[in-house]
Amino acid sequence: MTNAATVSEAAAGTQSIGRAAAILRFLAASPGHGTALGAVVSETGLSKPTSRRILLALIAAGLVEQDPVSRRYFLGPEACVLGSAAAHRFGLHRLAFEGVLRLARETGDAAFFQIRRNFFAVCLQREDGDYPLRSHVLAAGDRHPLGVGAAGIALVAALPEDDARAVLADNAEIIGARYPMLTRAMIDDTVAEARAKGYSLNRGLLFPGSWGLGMAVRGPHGRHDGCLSLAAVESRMQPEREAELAALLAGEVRRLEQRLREPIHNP
Amino acid sequence: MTNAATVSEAAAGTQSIGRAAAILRFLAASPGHGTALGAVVSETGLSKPTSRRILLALIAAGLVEQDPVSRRYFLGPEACVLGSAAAHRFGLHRLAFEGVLRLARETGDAAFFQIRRNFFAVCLQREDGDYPLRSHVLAAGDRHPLGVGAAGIALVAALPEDDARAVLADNAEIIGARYPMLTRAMIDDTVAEARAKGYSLNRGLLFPGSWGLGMAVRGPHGRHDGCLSLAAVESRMQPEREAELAALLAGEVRRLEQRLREPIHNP
DNA sequence: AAAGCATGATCCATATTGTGGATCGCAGTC
DNA sequence: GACTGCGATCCACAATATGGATCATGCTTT
Repeated sequence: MTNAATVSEAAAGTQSIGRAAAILRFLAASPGHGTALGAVVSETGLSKPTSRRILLALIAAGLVEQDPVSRRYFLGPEACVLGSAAAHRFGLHRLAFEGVLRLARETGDAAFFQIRRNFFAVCLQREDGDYPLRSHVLAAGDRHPLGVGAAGIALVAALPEDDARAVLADNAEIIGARYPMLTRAMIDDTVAEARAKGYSLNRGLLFPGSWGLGMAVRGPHGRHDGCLSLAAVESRMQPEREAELAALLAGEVRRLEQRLREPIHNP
Repeated sequence: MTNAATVSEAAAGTQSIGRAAAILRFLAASPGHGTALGAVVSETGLSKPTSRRILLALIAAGLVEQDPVSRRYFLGPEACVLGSAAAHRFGLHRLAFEGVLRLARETGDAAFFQIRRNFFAVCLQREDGDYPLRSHVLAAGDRHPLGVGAAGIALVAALPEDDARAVLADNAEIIGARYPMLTRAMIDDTVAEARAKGYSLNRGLLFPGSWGLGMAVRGPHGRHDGCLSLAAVESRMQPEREAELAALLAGEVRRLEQRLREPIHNP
């Protein structure tokens, strides 16, 4: 019972549903040009016929589509509907949407909205600004363990000290395996810095030259933890601009938290 | 075996997935205060233990959440993630989002974005303006057969004549059963009017006093059919204001279609 | 307060359902 | 023209989901 997810949530009942969900997650994380059957097979560890059967079922349900010529699989329109309805409930994303757009426009760099999901941060939205040098380390749908990346750091830093320690301990194994360039000391330092400054700064730890700046959004209920962040090439996050970006980010976070406090989200 | 979940897509393989999808659709269509197990059972026709087992599996997958005290079920955060990724692929909603907001703000009434899904129009987004008299006939997640409501009419009117006839014929049964107040003649008249005017006007056919105005959005590929629409009380859609609203709607539709033509949606 | 009712959670023997090794089919490539 | 990689599909096997019946719980009734 060290960590769940990635190691499966086996257990209860109907497990084709769990498998289907895993496939959907994988499709969601894939870039725009679709996913091949083989990729699904090797990613999920399921057999080829099983993967295909599940995909067919998902297609019948409208949650997945298959391009008739390339034979690649995509998320389908029904997924769009689901997400839209869910977003309604999780008001955060709906409210954050415009803020992310504004951030991308005003800074010219890439802006993100991520939410916490178990021990991971999932990127729900990416918007690009018009500056031609862009970091493509993070895309919509990507999922990194808490503690990794600007958002992962900001989210950890926003937790009570004990919880933060627990989360990082739980994630240590995954991080060690998937991000060998990260040491626990680097993470702890960055978290400490984020606590002090009020925002996290990732100085190219994940990928050299790709810097990130993140600030957590805390809902009134404690849950609904989200994070706004920016990514840019190193030269665009030097101290003077860092301060400027942090101020913009702080402005959006404030606006968001204020709207979250308004009692009437769902008219 | 008369109907399963609105006619069913029975057939292929792994059918727990189809059932799960039906449950998800139902949850998506439910209002904000969650869904009781009993409602799921009676809606889907599944047995109580089966429904519960599927719900448990969906909970394990993060697609559903259960409120521990009320025992009601909601869409979970993972659904949000999925939808966000799918929306990326279906650029339409992403692009439409702001337009719907603007429409709601500028008109003061309720604005909607709907997409065509098989023979149905699904409401992906609803934004309310600040006018205190509002129509709550249509909510996000709702699904009406094509031919019903302002959007359903606009979408049919946007089809080639033959397809439109085919769709209406296919939907006649459902419409007859679920919307007894609608006659085929009324639908045909409204469609004809929409073809002539370039937008549809629903004069309270679904619900007395609740008027709607819709205009289809056609993507460059023919697919991606969406629809922007407005709903208001009857007094707010009299001829002079109707023209004004139609102009606003047309402006947003034009903007949207133009952005759809830009080749680079996914940077 | 106790009985009654409605709704959710759970058991467990049954058979329906999904499983995956092996096979076939189709492109693109050498 | 044979090869290779990948997707689609068969089919005997057994693991899996199924649902009638039962128990648990919270809320209303008199």
